[in-house]
Amino acid sequence: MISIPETSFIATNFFSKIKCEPEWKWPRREQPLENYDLFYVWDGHGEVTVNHTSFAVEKGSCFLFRPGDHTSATHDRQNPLTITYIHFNIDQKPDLIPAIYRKLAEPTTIETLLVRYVHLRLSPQFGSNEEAALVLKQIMINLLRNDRFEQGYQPKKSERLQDRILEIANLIKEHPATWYSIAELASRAQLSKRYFATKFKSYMGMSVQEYEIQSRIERAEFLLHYCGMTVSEVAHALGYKDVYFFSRQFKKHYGKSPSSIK
DNA sequence: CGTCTTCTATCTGCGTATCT
DNA sequence: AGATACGCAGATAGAAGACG
Repeated sequence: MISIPETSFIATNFFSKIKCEPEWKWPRREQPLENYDLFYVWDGHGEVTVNHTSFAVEKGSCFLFRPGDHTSATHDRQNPLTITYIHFNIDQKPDLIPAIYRKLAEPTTIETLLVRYVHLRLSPQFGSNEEAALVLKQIMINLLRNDRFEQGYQPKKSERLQDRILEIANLIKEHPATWYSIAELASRAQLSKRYFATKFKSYMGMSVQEYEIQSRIERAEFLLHYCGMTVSEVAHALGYKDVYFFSRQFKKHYGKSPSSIK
């Protein structure tokens, strides 16, 4: 469901958050489900059966029933279930589908999204249907991510390394006025200086130093062009101790002197 | 593939001078 | 006054190669 656009998620009018009555039960029907049904347990205890497999459910239990599934449920009258259910369709065949069941150890994100979905559908306003579809897709992505984690998915070592490098690259972009040394960045990435520098270049296509300078020059151009700052002010703002050094670096990377930027 | 060491080229900051 | 230019010494990052 990751690659399916949110516009392919088709809402139905069957959605709600409810506290089930003590007498509530969900008997097995002859006809299987006609659409997808997201079923989340907020509170209470009960038992849900899907295609002859039963699950004891409590807070955090989360199902994604699919078209064709046979479902039934009961609950403890003394401790009735509070659930959210959302029926929906998808107008194309999904690639990855979340598992039918998982018990969420950290349900906060899903709970927030469920509340948001129901709120959007109950009080229509500008863009609420579009946002609800986005929220529904977000829920599916979170379920898929949770499923991968539960399956013991470990990113490959090289993926983890690339993540670390990208994090450092973001750090540099976000703080163009900070002059990070390779040693500091390598330490943040938990790599040796040399190895970090090598890997940074292989992933980013330029050396750490080049990347830092480029980030600074890009920011300098913005400050000169849009903020009306003088060359000295910009040099100072970006941490240069020598205005000429800034000017020299700017000209080298940008092709024009900073004073020519208006 | 991940890591380190050594050598060397490049970068950086400072002082000083010139130009607009 | 602010921007640009140059030379120099010390600091730093990169390339190559080696190791497990």
